[in-house]
Amino acid sequence: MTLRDVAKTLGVSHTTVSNAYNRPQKLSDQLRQRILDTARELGYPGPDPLAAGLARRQVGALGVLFDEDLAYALTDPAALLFLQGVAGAGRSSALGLSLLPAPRSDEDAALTEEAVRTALVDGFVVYSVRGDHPGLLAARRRGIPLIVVDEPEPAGPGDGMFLGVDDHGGAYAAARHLTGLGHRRIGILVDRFTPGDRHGAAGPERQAAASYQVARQRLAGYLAGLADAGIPAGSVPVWECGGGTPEHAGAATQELLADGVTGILAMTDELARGVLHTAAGLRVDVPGELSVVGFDDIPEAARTQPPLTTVRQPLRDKGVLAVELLTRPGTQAPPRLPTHLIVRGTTGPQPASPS
Amino acid sequence: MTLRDVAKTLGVSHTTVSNAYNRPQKLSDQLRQRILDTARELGYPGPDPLAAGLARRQVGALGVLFDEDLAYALTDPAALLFLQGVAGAGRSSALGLSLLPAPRSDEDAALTEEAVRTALVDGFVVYSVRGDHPGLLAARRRGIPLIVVDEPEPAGPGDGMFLGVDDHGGAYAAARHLTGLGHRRIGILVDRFTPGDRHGAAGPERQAAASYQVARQRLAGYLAGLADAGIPAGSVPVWECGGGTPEHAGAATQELLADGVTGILAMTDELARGVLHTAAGLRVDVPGELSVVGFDDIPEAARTQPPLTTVRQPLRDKGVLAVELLTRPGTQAPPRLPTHLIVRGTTGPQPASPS
DNA sequence: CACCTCCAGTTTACCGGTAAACTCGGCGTG
DNA sequence: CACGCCGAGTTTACCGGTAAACTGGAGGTG
Repeated sequence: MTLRDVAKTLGVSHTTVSNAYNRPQKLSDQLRQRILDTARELGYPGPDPLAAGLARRQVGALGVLFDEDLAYALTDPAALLFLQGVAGAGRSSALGLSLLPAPRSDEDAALTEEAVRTALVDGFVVYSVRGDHPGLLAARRRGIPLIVVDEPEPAGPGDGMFLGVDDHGGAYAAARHLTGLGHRRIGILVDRFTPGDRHGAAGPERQAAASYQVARQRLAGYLAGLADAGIPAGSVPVWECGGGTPEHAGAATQELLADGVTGILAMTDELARGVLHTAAGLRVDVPGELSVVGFDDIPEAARTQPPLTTVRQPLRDKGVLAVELLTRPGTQAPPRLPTHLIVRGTTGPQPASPS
Repeated sequence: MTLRDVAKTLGVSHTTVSNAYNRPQKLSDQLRQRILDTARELGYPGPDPLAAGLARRQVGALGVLFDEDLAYALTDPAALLFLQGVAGAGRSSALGLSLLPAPRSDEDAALTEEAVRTALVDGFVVYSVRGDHPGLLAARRRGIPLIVVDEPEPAGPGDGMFLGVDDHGGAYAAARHLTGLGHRRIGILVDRFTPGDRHGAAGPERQAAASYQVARQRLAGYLAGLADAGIPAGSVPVWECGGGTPEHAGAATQELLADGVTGILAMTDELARGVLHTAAGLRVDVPGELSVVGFDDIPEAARTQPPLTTVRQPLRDKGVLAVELLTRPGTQAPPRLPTHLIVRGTTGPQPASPS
């Protein structure tokens, strides 16, 4: 049952049937109704989107690529919020969203490439993936509009558009906030520097090996802030928390506390939540004995006990903007979106005497 | 730059180029390599997925339809878990996922229909939408494989496959659990009976008007369990909590407590979380003064304080199974998947003297 | 040595639409 | 009354592939 069958039944040209669906004003209402009715009787489901897309050279959908396995990405509040922005923006243009599987293991890389190569989309939104992500490379090869969000920053003009936030500035502000409160011994919690679930103390060589740019930027911002307060980068304990779930942050927190830390700069709110949870378990008072700063300002951050001091970035807006950049030709990407320190209840003055 | 251009450049037939990409064994490795190399030099991005899909009559993607606005669905833990299952199952078959916008308002219904009509997918997964959802109707018209999860149950054989869980049985078990502990005055919390954010006490007529089948089933299960313990349905306070966020559950909880209730059956874990939060704020001891049972067993349920007694349903498996049913022809849909009462820390014996 | 088989490609026939250019009768206008 | 224009359809030319059937030469077989 195709468009031409319907046309034949009615004795009109197939174009007229096509117009009945897509351009009502190109034929009389009467004929149009007759066509639509016959189509229904015949069980014709309407123009095949695939064929229409081919002829029209566009499909009305965007592909979204995550660094992680999809199931994992959907548990990350920040990624989710971003996705909500994308969905909201796409909605107003009746754009579909194709979530693309991302590689967990190396064997899966082939699957990802395949999926990206064959994805039926008009453009790609690449959300915070590492630079050598197989999906990213495959997406670039597609030669369709592409916007990279957060990282990796494009190396050349052929790499597509870019949208990022001021990670460095936000981290810097967070660090200055703590030093301004008198803290001198401050630890840094990182979700991950490289793919994988590695966790433990991360010395300078490990820090230098970081392949995730956002992690690099935030770390650099923290260290710059501390350095400006006279705290040398080499003396700052940095812990990597394999993957960044709150659970992983617990162990690191204990080590840092044992190390005499009075402030913790957590690179994500999820990590900060883990810190708070662990501190509560250890009966360490926040912010009396320990100050904590997160990053992202996910909705949950306002609901922790006490509410989390954090660095806000416009997660949802980032999603909206990414879609606009992708779909409205000529739109200019702004410089990095601003971040803001949001002071809530988890930061306070340096305790009088070292714990 | 098309497949034929590449073929012309090399002096081979276009089919051979196509084979170089899709059926390596149909030509010599040498020629294949030569083709792939030239293609790269020419900047040919590989076979157009749209054209390939048209010729092959399949696209390698599934559409997922939610009842709510997409952004909203992504905040619902149960929906998310289901989606993770779908994503995981799709992943192994290199299936893309198309999230389809759903209507928030009536004006958006047209958008939804359009999106569903033009979605480039091989099948639809319809997750718990009301029976007259415009997207559902549009999806059925597409004439491609379709599976409805949770609701609405198909009325006829042309309505596609169905996958549900034993909501009634789970709810019944939850009610019996409370009555078994001696509770007599028990309130029921419902997320919603009909689309919209209505909240407040829901009398019999409102209950009868419920358009969401899952809500109906669970309510019926609760009431049956209570009835079997000699508690007449008419005497049970039922509250609707517009949309089902934990916040909305708070007000209802206060009313129920004032009403002398010692047990609350919450239709979702999200609602139960709201109850616990409110009870804590009111310094009502759980389970000493108030027992609470949730439904779904989202991961968060095990982490509440105290851990939530709830009814488990296999959310993630439901997603996996839905995809399998859709993609493996001949697979038989099981009867409703089982639910299990998981007793944790929020339920205890009826307090000795009425509060 | 004639014949069958198999490999490596080629020919041909779609897949199901969209869009630009063209036709044709009726109507308002100078 | 001739002319240009407009609305309502039609003609024609793609869109960019895939797959089944076919060809021709090399190698194996009896």
